[in-house]
Amino acid sequence: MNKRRITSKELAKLAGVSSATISRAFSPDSRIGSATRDRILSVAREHGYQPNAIARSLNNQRSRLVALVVNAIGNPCEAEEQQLLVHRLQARQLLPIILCCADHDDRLQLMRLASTYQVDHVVVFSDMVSMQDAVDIFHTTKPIIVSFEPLENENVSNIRIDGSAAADEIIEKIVNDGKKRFAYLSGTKSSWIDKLRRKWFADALAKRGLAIEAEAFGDYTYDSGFKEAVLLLHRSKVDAIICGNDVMAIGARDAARRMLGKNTPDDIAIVGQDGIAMAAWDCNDLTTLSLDHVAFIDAVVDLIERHDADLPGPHSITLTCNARWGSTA
Amino acid sequence: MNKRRITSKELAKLAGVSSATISRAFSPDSRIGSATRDRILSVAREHGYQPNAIARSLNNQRSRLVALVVNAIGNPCEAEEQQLLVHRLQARQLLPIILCCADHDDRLQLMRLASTYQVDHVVVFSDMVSMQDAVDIFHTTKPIIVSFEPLENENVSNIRIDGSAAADEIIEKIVNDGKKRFAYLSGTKSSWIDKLRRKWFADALAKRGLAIEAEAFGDYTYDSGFKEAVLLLHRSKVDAIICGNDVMAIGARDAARRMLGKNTPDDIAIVGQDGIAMAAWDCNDLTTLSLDHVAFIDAVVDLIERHDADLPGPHSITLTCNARWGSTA
DNA sequence: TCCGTTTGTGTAATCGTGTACACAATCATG
DNA sequence: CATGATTGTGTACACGATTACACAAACGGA
Repeated sequence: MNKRRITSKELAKLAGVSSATISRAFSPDSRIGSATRDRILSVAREHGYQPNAIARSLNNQRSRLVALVVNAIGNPCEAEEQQLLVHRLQARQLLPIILCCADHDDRLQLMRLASTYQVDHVVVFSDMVSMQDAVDIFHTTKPIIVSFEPLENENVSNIRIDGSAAADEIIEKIVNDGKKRFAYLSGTKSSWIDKLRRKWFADALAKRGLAIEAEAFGDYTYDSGFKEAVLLLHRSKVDAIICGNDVMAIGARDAARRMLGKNTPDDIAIVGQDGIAMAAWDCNDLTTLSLDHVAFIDAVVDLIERHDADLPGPHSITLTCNARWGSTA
Repeated sequence: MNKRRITSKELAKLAGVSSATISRAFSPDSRIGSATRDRILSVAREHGYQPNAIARSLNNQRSRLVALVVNAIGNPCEAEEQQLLVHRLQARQLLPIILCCADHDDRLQLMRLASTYQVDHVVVFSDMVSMQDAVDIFHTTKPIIVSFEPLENENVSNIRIDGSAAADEIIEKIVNDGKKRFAYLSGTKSSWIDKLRRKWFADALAKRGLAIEAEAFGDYTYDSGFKEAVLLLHRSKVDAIICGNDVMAIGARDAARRMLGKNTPDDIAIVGQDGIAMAAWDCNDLTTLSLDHVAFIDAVVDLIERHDADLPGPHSITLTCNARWGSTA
């Protein structure tokens, strides 16, 4: 109970070998007699010995830690991907360290802290940190950086997301349904990914001689979707709202119904983005521009593995989004 | 670009001092000349030097890592608490390592892996690992273990949750509304916390000469709530369903409405548990037995700090739940 | 002026592994 | 049987920081 963790040298004494042999017993491809190994492993089990990963990391120059830079854990718009990625990392004996940007005032300091732990990889989901900052902070330890935002840098691999075709499909349908006046409800004021998403829809509208008439900015939460939709619908007569993510879309839908008595899809069309599981729930049944989460995380893991294998140069993968049809548009 | 991280000895040479002095420059309460410190810090900034946390941890016997054992990241029933805790840990310069149990086949092996990283603390949110296993795996490194489940062990502090009064209030109201036949939809087949929650409601029913008539088991997800509610309502004539968490309650509500045309609260009463933000959304408006997340995480952080201060003995904190009234019961 | 205290710095050991190197023992081969 | 390859193990150092100890310089009080 509460005893100090046993060290390799102590175990060596117990097993009547040198500490080097202990180490070899735990390294799969070492020159060691199988009898010795079995004996050591059994003594180790008996005393609860496990090699100290901190010491091993120091020696190896390989921590097996991965930093995940995210906006928040709670928000479903990222959570499903986080869950998937964590699962895949764990299966590879990599441990994720979560860096939560949303309510941390000094995100750079947070990233610097993580970088002192010599993480092997960094995955940036968050659009609250600039990619350049991430590179500046982590480049000294040479991790891979996986991110949405393309950046010309030999250490940064990225995953491009293309939703233009799906946005076009969605706009096509809404326009065919007779809607003409579109609003865009952004998730953030200045993020790169948000601007990109907005452009997909703006382009699809422009193709049909239409434009985004009204605009609002939330923060990816239900409450902000609700509040901004109310303001939006009071100050302009739009009949379609494209939202920066699904959660805000649900908020906007509720606001339209509750505060203005407008129902989807007849009075107003509402579109989300992300394609989270909740969007498909019976009570929501959202039309949304959706990204295949599994494919996305496959891509991230793929990049990580390429980097682990020391393949040179940054890599880039492009994924395309699909429309998911619900009853809100 | 891509250059190796500079080491304390190298920086020492650049600054014309010994590596010990470098270390002192980065330790707030060291005997060091302020001129020397300033010079070192400036040279350090110039070369991007930061002390290596892995090496420091090895020396210190203190990693500043905290293992969070959770079921899943995505599921909102835990996500809000996780988010809060991560935020609080980061503010204390502690880094969270997430261990996700839900879809990992060998949870014990996962915990053993984390324990080799010499984490300072362990917080067990998950009800998928037995507390005894957690203690066995982590006791050698003497971390605090914070958990729901009380366990007689000098290393385990826990947080007791008492929802009996709130459950009583909720049952009172439902019974007053004329409902008589109750079902309980569990989140898991065998978890400690689930049995406790069930008991709160069972006791409140027993007090009024009633009992749980029908029972089903899901897995804390919307889909399982939906599916199990359908089966439940087909095989028994209950007019109230108490659910193991809010997400399943939303699923059950949707199932009742969509598959059987039964609406809340007139045809059927539905109650959730957790009090997640989504439960209060306009489209859900769930009646739920809710726990104050902030108070809960305050308690966790409190326990962690007591342990950091090396206060002896395990600690125990009890929190009580409240009823949150919505339109589903 | 002299001695005790404080201040600032360097030296060397330590934390717990992994591994290059050395060396003895065993084995294969002619 | 001689020789070279292979196998198994120990010794010693490296990884990059922290820190106990030693010591010189500066300082203060009598």
